[in-house]
Amino acid sequence: MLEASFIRDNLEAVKANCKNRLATHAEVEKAVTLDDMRKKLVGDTQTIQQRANEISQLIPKEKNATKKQELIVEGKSLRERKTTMEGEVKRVEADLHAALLTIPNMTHPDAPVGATPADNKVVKRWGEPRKFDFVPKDHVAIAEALDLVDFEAGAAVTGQKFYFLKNEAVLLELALVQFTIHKLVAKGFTPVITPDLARVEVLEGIGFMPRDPNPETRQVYTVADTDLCLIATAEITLGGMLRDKILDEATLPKKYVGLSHCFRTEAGAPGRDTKGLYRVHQFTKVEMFAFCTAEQSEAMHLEILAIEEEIFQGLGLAYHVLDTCTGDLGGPAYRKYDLEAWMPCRGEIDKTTGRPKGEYGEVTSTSNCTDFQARRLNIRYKSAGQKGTKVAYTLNGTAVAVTRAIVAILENYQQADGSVVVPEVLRTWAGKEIIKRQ
RNA sequence: GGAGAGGUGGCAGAGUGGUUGAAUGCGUUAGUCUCGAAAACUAAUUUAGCCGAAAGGCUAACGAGGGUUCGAAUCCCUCCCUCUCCGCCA
Repeated sequence: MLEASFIRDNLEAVKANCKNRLATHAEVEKAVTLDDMRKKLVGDTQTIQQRANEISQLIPKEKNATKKQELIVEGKSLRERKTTMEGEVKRVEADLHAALLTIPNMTHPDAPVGATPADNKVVKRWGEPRKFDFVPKDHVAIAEALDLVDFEAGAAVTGQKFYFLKNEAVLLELALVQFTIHKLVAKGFTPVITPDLARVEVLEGIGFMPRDPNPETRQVYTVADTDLCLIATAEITLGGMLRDKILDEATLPKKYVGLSHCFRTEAGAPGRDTKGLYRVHQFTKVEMFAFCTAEQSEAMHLEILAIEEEIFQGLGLAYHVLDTCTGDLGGPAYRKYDLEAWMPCRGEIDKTTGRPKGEYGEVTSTSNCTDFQARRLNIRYKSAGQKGTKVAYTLNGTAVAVTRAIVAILENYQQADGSVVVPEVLRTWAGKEIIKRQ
């Protein structure tokens, strides 16, 4: 959330930014108008309060009974006016709040301006897409042949796009979790296992819209008869973890690595990636999250990106890094880098060879959200010897989204005989070098 | 889930209707003293909003939200949380 006063002072820049970000429903003008109303009302209310305070101090000193009665009557009428006005203030504040939620964060000046994923800029490539001397199978076929995933049971028990992991897929998940968490702990991140549910206000603070009245576009599952949602990422719970806290600047940056399940309705993506593990309603994810100062945030962002790269280099998976364009940033991100790993069987089939062309598919994403999330969550920091507090900066990044990593591993590490080699870094944790069936 | 106790500033802990944003102690910071330090002494020490160039002023906040009252940390109601005991459970 941006501050109303910031919007007022930077009106044109905010409007231009909303346009770049395709935030067509952003209520920029309305927010400023409502903030003006709020200021006026608050000022008036305070003037009344001031007079009421004076009177209540005069009353016990007043000896004359008639005059005393007059003061009491005046105090009473002031209270009534104040109550009315406070009601108005509340209404205006609620409207202002709603308007502010529609306005996205500002954008890093170097982020590419553009409307579609095609405008994302490739800033780095690592590794070569693997060339196969046989026709590679996609991860669904591999998983089926090796009895690694049961989609049918997932559909029967829960619904479409749910699944059971089985056999070595389970070991792979646990290995990926171990590998990444141990790496992050070694880098000074505090490991956390978070709740898989969170309150609506926390979701909103992070930038989700759990109150979206339209179930066709709502991104998260809500739990009936409560104000809880299933989290779409541990970013929600990790960010919420320090809400309403005032941090000591000397302790920043605070770095956490969180493990959670993620639940996504995938509204707005109907029919896309219907097969397999690529787009599912539930998956396990290891997430990095950092709280820091404004000055530290860009370096922190690059640090998180470097760790994501290190993880995928460790897994031996070719990837490229995208600098996400304005239209694709979403609400809270000031700048966002995505890692897309090479998935040999993603995308179309080549008509002439009959082989899949392969595509890069998103496996991680890291965002610098500046103070956009922390302002709503009321997370601030204080420096020694300085008066007042500043709003903290928050950053997040995927260490590993397990299902997508499994897709990439199965497709990239498959062999002609149908077996799959376990990436070396995972072997200790998975307890195997190869996945095969007799 | 049931019974009881409780939630006040960085911490401890007073305060039960009227200049109490809040005693006192500890802590922290600055100053005095000292060659330096300790001790002692002096002073400062919450956050947010609004106004102001600034100095500063005003308003709000004693778990949260309502209510009573001219006036609430203090009285009433609802909710939340913590602790102890019991129940249930992994």
